[in-house]
Parts: sequence; C-alpha cells; structure tokens
Amino acid sequence: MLNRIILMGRLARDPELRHTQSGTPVASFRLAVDRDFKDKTTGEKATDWIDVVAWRSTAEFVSRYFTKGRMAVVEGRLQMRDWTDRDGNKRVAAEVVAENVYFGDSKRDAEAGGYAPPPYGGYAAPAPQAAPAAPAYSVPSGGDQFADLSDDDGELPF
Amino acid sequence: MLNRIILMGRLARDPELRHTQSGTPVASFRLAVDRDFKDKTTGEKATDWIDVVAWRSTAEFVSRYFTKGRMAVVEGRLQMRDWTDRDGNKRVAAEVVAENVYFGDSKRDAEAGGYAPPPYGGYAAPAPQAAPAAPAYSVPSGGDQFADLSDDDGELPF
Amino acid sequence: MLNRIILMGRLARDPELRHTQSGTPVASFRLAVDRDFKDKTTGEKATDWIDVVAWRSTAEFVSRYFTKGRMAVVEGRLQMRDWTDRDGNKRVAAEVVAENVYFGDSKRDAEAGGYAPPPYGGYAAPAPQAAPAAPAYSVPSGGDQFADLSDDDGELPF
Amino acid sequence: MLNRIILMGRLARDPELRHTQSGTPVASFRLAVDRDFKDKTTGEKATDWIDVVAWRSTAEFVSRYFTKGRMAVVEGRLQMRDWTDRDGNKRVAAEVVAENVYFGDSKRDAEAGGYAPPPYGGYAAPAPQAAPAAPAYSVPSGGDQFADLSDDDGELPF
DNA sequence: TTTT
DNA sequence: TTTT
Repeated sequence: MLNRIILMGRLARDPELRHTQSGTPVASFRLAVDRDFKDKTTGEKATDWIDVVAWRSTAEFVSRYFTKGRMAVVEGRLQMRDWTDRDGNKRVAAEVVAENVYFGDSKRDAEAGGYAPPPYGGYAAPAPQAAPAAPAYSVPSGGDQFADLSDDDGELPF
Repeated sequence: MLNRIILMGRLARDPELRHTQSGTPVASFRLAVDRDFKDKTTGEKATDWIDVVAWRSTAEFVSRYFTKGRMAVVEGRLQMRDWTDRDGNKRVAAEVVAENVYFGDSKRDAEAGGYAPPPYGGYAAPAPQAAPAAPAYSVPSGGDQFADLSDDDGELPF
Repeated sequence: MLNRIILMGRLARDPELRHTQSGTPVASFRLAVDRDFKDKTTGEKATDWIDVVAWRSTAEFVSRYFTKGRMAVVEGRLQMRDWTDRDGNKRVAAEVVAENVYFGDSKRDAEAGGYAPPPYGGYAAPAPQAAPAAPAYSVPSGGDQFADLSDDDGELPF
Repeated sequence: MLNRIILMGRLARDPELRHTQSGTPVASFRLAVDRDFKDKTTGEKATDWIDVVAWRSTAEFVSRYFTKGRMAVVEGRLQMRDWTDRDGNKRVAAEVVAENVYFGDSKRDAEAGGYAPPPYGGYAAPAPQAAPAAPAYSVPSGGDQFADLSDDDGELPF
C-alpha cells in the first residue's frame, strides 16, 4: 500500500554507518525537522526528531557526504520497528526508511577541513569520511539493532 | 520545514472522536499499512500500524464516514508526541496529523445498516454515526491525551 | 533531484497497452483528478486531466486490472515530453511516469462480466484483459509515440 | 481528490511577480529539475522544465528571496491550465500551484549585492527585491494570463 | 474525457 | 532556460 514520506531537516549528529553480518551497509541518523507553525502555547516552533535509516548505496552516500548540522531532503517510507527495552517491555519505534537523500543546503566553504561534496546526487569524489568514535545517537535498543542481521540468505528486513 | 506523508491503509478500529475543552473535534484512528514487499525472513508482507489524528472538520468527516476495515488515503505531517507512561518514563509516539483524508475503497452495498457515503470529499449527508462504546484503540498514554487541552486561548498544539 | 507526485483520479478511458520494438510493455492512460475546492467563478469543482505512462510490470498490471471509470492512486515523477505537432511545431506535454499504481476503489460486484481484481498490489489472477480495438485516447503526437523506441540497446528514455 | 507534488529544482530565471486586478500577488517561475538517472540514449541526465505559480504570501516570499539559479523545494498541486495560442488553438499547460516553497541551498556569501535570506520559512528581513525589467519567462499565452482576473468577488481560479 |  |  502507498506509504510515502518526504522530509527536510538537519542532522542531529553525524550519521552512523554499520554493516550487517554479510556486509550490507546501513546508515542511521536523526533529523531535526522544524514545524512551520508556532505552538500556540509556547509561541515557538516545535521540532520533530525523526529517525532515518538508509541501506546500501544510499547508506554509503549519506555517511560519506552528510555531517551533523547539514540540511537533508529525505524521501522514503514510514515504518514501525518493534524492539524490546532493557526492562523487557515490547516497544515500537517509528523510522523512515530512506530511498533517496538529497542535499538541502550548500557546502560551507569556510568549513574547517572541508571537502567538496559531489554535484547533486553524485558519488564521484572519494571524500574523506568522518569516523565517529562513538555511536552517532542512542538507538531505541540498548544494543546494536543490526548486529544480528544477515542479508545474504533472506534475513534482511528490507 | 517540509514534512509530508501520504499513506493508504485500513482502519484497525472505528475512529475515536473526542473534543478539547473548548469543543474542537479531534479524531484518532490507527491505520494498517501493508508493505508492498515481502519480508525476506518470513516470506510475508509485514504491516505497519500507524496512528493518525485529525482535527476540526477533518475529524468530523472521518468519524462520520469511516469505520473499521475501510481503506483510507491520508495526507498529512509526521509528528512526534511526547508522553509519560504509567511508570513515569518519558516516551515519544509517532503520529500522522492528517490534513486530508479520502476514501480508498468503495462503500459496501451489502453492508449491514449501511449508509451512502457522500461524494468524494463531501460532507453533506448527516449519516448516522457509529458510537463506539469503548476507546477505539489504546493510546500511548493511559489517560485521555486531549482531556487537558483547550484551544481557544492558545493551548492547542496545532 | 527530488520529483515526486501522488494523484488520485478516475481513468477517462481504458488504458492503452503498447510495446517498444524490443518488447517492453508501456501503458498509457488519462486520469480525471477533481480539485477539492470549488472554482470561485463557476461554483463547480474543476477537473485536471492528467496523462500517465507506466512501464514494464506496472504497465501490465494497469492494463490488466484497470478500466475506464476506476479510481486509481498513482505515485510517480512528473516529466515533460517534447513532441512535434502536425504543423511541425515543437510542443511539450506533461506526463506522470508511474512507479506504483494502486486501486482507489473496490471492484463493483454487479459489474457485467466482472472479474475479481487481485488483493492490493497483487498480480495473481490471470484476469481476462480488455482488448481495446482503437487507441485509448489521442496522444499529443499524431503518431505512435513509442513506435520508434527500442529498449534493449540503450534507446529507451526511462 | 489527492493531488500532491514535491519538486526540487533551480530557478531558470528570477520569479515574475504580478497582481490580479484586486491586488492579489501572483508569482511565476520555472524550475529546472534534473532527472536522477541518465538517459540511456544520450548518456546524460535530462532536465524537466516545470512551471510553478504561487499566490498571496507565498508569491511574495518567493519573489523576495529567490533568484535565478537558486535551488528551491516546492510543494503543491499539479494543475492543467487551458489557454489559447496566437493561432487560436486551444492548448493546455501543466503548472504546479505551490502551497509551500523552501530554500534548497544556502545563500552564497560572496554573492554580489548579496543579502541575508531569513531563517527557513522566515519573512523577517525586508530584503531588497530584484526588479526584473522584463517578463521573467515567456508564459504560454502571449498576453498576461492574470491581467483579467479579479479575486475579490469570486473570479479567482484558486 | 472520469465519477457520484 | 538552471546548476556543479
């Protein structure tokens, strides 16, 4: 059934790139999506923090060219992922599975250690990739949600 | 920032219609949205259960013409709503705020006690409204998430 | 660059199924998409007549299960196609290239010679396919816009 | 009926701002939307040139802050507008009626005569507005498509 | 040229 | 007719 979502927002942290057991790349990041209207109570524009996951070449593209604070345009599907918290309770997390990701702003020229992003949609430049020392953000589960996945024999959820 | 989602799915239960303190109609329902692809592990099409909330005339339209099992096309925004569970833990729930809702199937003629839905988008017929005896589905919070809202003096979140 | 369109509308005529020189299926149809608001001048809801083209399995699905009058939900891209009219003038036509098509209504049980469409998204039933004797609708060009295409050696536009 | 389109593209020229007889602002511009995939024949990425029209505050926002070459994200509806060419032939033009427009890139700091655009979605700065001496681009009709419109007594098409 |  |  039709399930299409398109978001613009800034990355809350650098994307986190992982791989399934069989080597499929998976990138996760959180977008800060400001609402266009002001909350009537607070008078401020609220922000929705929305988790995004990308697979394969999209995962590599995102982890290579997007960093914390950059504006992204994400097109994908909204999925609900079941997980179990540390107390053993069943929980569900909303997650956008990105099919396409685009730059929503321009590279900052003055950026320290900056590198040139490729043309829109391009993958050409083997740009130096930031290597986050720690997980990019807290995932719902305490552990690695992808650690037990393999994708070469039909176990990948996507 | 851009935040647009369009879903098709069937209502898991009849919509639940409530009102804020100042009388603004609010309808809540859950959509069962089947994925178009089969899960590689189970070989079955998974379903995402997605909560939707509608306000004002859209709330009235939905509660008047949609019932459990009907297919709906929903256009709106994805928002994350903070709430506190019974253990006092902060939680967040994903929710589509519907701006437009359309029929995604046709009225069943043989439907017991059936009534004619209006033409697409119409509101004309004062159709008999199903009165759910119990909450349409369990909301994240144990209580009524709208009970403490008023909307005439700037307290409505939308 | 991002280019996403989602439409609901009724087929103005049966879809027209053709094939490229190398056998790739192409289906064309026109959707009648009513505007949700009334024209301030006429007091009536205007209709936009929007051309849609689908390729490969989507083309086969559409030509097999959709007929004149049925409601469809179409997801795709908006493209502009250049063509030359009978006077030799360069023209451009807007066309939605459908990536996914869904039923937007239910099969009519009382339909003469009716057959059961498959479940949403399904392709199971080898339903009898209407064989339009004549072109389903006038294409912008006087001739067959697909007649000179081959797709097995890199000449297909999609 | 559902009719939603979201595009990213660069303005082919500065927007053209006009007003209806009763003073409603109308902005027109054309977007260059590159396709994400290469044409199999030419090996190049084709570009779709898509006309956009915006009304009221969106028209003012666009004409104030967008100029030729800037990347825009446009959300709206696809409409077909009837017009008559100089030979008296009935024609139809596709046009996106923008409901929301967002920046898709960042202001260039080194831009000659540059000014600071407002924060995303903002309208704060009374930025100097480029005054195009000539029509921004040729509209389908030879004349002014909005010249004969008034909007205060029900004659506006939107 | 669709439909209710 | 846009842009990198």
